[in-house]
Amino acid sequence: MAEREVDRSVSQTVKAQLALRDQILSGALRPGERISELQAVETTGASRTPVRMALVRLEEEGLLEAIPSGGFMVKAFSERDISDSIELRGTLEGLAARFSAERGVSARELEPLKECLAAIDELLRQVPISIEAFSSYVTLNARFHALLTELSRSPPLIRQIDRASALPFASPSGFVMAQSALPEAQQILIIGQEHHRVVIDAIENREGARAEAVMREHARLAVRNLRLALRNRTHLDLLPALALIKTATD
Amino acid sequence: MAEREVDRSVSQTVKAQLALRDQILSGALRPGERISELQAVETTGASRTPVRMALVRLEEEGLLEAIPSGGFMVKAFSERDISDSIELRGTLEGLAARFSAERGVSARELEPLKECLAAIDELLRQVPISIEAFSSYVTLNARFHALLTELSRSPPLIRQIDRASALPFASPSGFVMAQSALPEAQQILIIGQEHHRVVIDAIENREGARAEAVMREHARLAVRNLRLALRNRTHLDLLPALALIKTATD
DNA sequence: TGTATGCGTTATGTATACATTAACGGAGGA
DNA sequence: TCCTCCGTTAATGTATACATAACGCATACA
Repeated sequence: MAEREVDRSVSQTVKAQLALRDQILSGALRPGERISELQAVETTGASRTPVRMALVRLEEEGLLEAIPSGGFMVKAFSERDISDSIELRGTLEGLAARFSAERGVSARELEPLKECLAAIDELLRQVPISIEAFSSYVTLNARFHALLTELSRSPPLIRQIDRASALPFASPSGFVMAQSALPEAQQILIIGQEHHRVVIDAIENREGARAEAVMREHARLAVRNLRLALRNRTHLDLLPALALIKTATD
Repeated sequence: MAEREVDRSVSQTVKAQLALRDQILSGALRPGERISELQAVETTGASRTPVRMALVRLEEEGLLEAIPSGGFMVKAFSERDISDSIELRGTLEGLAARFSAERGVSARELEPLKECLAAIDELLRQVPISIEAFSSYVTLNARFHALLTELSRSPPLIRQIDRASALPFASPSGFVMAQSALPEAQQILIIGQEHHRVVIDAIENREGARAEAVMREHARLAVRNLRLALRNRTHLDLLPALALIKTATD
């Protein structure tokens, strides 16, 4: 193995996977572009075997696409693909909310959710909201959704939601940052927060159908969000994930 | 590479993946059991690299679980995991049906669905249904569901449904065979067929909500189906996929 | 007798060499 | 001038050698 510098703190496979995902999401690799294994070996510092394992994982994750003749390319998504992914995720989260409501959740379990809610409320009190506050919002929102998913106590469902969330743009909060300068942004955040509140309420009162419905609506809000973001491309640099959208739709 | 016998008609990776999946689903490898790479190399005939790629894919597919200290083991599922998976799939198929209805589908596209329907009708005319007819039913039913999924024209959704279907027991028809000798079986098949009919009708009339609702109901029928199968374990040999259920729940 | 430690074996993680196939380019003919 | 075919090249698919870490067993000590 000789003189190669090896970082033994994490496995080479994980290192390669993270590095490659970063390259894809940052736009360093453009959609449709073929990923060269040798190039990946050089940029990630791992050897071909772990790189290949990382490529397989990223394919399963949906970021890459296998080329029939061999190798992988960065997957390209249409606007429709993305809005469908958002709705898909909303549907799954709706099911999770329903499960939580129907199966019962203790007050103690809802506590962290409510803390999240309060923290977001605090952020939204700023008008207009700062870019730093936006960044915190995205983190808190992601945390809220993750906690909500966990509440369902359904490993298969949690797993599937995680997979659906792997595509970064499928995240309801994913596009918010792209429009921080827009007046509609604040409104959308406030409405989203109301959705969060209603979901908690519905789960507390064991209203499964209501919990599910509001999560779906929440996703539709995110789709509106997406449309807004696409109509205001000037802020695109704020959301590198958008790099995955087919250039044809630009 | 010497004297190893190599079948070049398919890639070694695919060959290994199919062989290993077969071993898992047939119950040759028991849930919770660690999969030895060397052993897999011997049973599949591929070398370690393709075997490892196959293992990674099967892990992403949900059939295997990574062991923190290294390697993989066959995943074990509880009864709850399985019924959740069925409901999950039903929810996704419900969304697909909704998309199909809302986005419009031509009569020509519905043709193959209707043919499937008619073929199943023909099978169900037998009372009691034979084991061969059951087998045909399973195939036709899987085809119907696949066609229905395709109608949504939503690649992300289709992809997700495929992933959800990878777990064989998540298939609505998966448990039917386990109870071919039960009188309830025929009834369940007939009700399921009615669901199929209603979905087509709803899509034709662009009733998205109705199409979605009936697919969900269809999944709940499959859950009932599962309960029935679990209460009649004598027919388990007919459905090796059930081998994935944790022995603890036996 | 039970527990702890150390060594040996075995399996996985990693790297690289080899084989094969697909793609690209050049040359020759129509 | 364009098309086709062949050869070269570069990439992926496959196999295996090597390194490392984990597990188990045996032995010794408490």
